Amino acid sequence: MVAGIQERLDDFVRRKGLRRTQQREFIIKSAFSKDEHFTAEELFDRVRKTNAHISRATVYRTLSLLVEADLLREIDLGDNQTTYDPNFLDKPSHNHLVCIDCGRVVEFEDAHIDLLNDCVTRRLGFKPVRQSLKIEANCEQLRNNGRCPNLIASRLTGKRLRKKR
Amino acid sequence: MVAGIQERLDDFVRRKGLRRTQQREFIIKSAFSKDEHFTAEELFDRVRKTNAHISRATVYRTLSLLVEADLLREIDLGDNQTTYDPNFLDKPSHNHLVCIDCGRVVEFEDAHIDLLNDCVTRRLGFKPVRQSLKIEANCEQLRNNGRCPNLIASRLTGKRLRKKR
DNA sequence: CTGATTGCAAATGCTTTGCACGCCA
DNA sequence: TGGCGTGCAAAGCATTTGCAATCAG
Repeated sequence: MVAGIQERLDDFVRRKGLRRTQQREFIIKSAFSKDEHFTAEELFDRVRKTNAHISRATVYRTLSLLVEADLLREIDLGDNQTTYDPNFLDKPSHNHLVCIDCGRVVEFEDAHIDLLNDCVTRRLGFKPVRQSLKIEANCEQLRNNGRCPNLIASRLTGKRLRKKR
Repeated sequence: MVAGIQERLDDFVRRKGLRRTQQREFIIKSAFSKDEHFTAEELFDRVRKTNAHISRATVYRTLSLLVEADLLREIDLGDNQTTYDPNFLDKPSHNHLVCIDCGRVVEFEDAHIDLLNDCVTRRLGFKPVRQSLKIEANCEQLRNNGRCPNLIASRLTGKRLRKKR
């Protein structure tokens, strides 16, 4: 679990007059136990595997809280459900590339992109708050070799392939 | 209506072995009658106002078709429903800025952004296909003057303010 | 104590689908 | 005529909500 989460959350909870509950603690631990993106349902499953007594509604409610506290970020991967990204604490301004061939999501940072977007935003008369860049792309290797290493990798790891419904 | 749509659509329809129907013609005319973004429900309403005999299902199905034909693009404005953008024919690679204060959506183009994203994508070993940048920002004028011209404008025009649900 | 939190099930809202009928090519 | 397209209502899915019971501070 990334250092500082508990503190930041306690802070948020105190400021908002909220309460520490076992359910919240547990859900938060699960959410930040890996650096993988997840949906509400996926987190619910993950939670259920080790703690059978947390309801789906509480998972949803806690996720909203974490987003509000800016510990978690909602991202849109184009599959008609909200995906949560726990990596913005480590990499505050990364972006996402989605491989059209296999659905694999690649995170990347680029200071130039940030800077440029910032300039464009100000030129338009706005103060930038948040930006999300999603790049959809084909894997070059699949194109050249007829095989997509990501696709193979995702088969091996059994990672869920994102798809439009 | 943007020139070339009918031709491109006819082409698509022919290639796919589909049919020209009154419903499709009508929905397409409605979709491209303004340069405003719209949701499926909004288009349905728009269509219903002038033609009472087109069903919601047909609107949804036709929208999918138009997206597949690359005449319409789906964009995510963060309000948990698909928004359709009819302006990609005119401006093939524009992006969106969403004003946090009033929900107003501003379209903008910037060749530098395109180029940079292209480079980044290739460096990662991918061939870029499509990119969507969404910038969320505050209106500087609201901050400085306590009044947001966009907010006022949107009140005047009665434009729907986008909001999280 | 007392209001925040939870669990459950029902409700919501957008979108898709099954099926019988109708219409384009 | 063959099947693609349509309309309708029902189904699906992710997500939210009302409410009574429970728990944290």
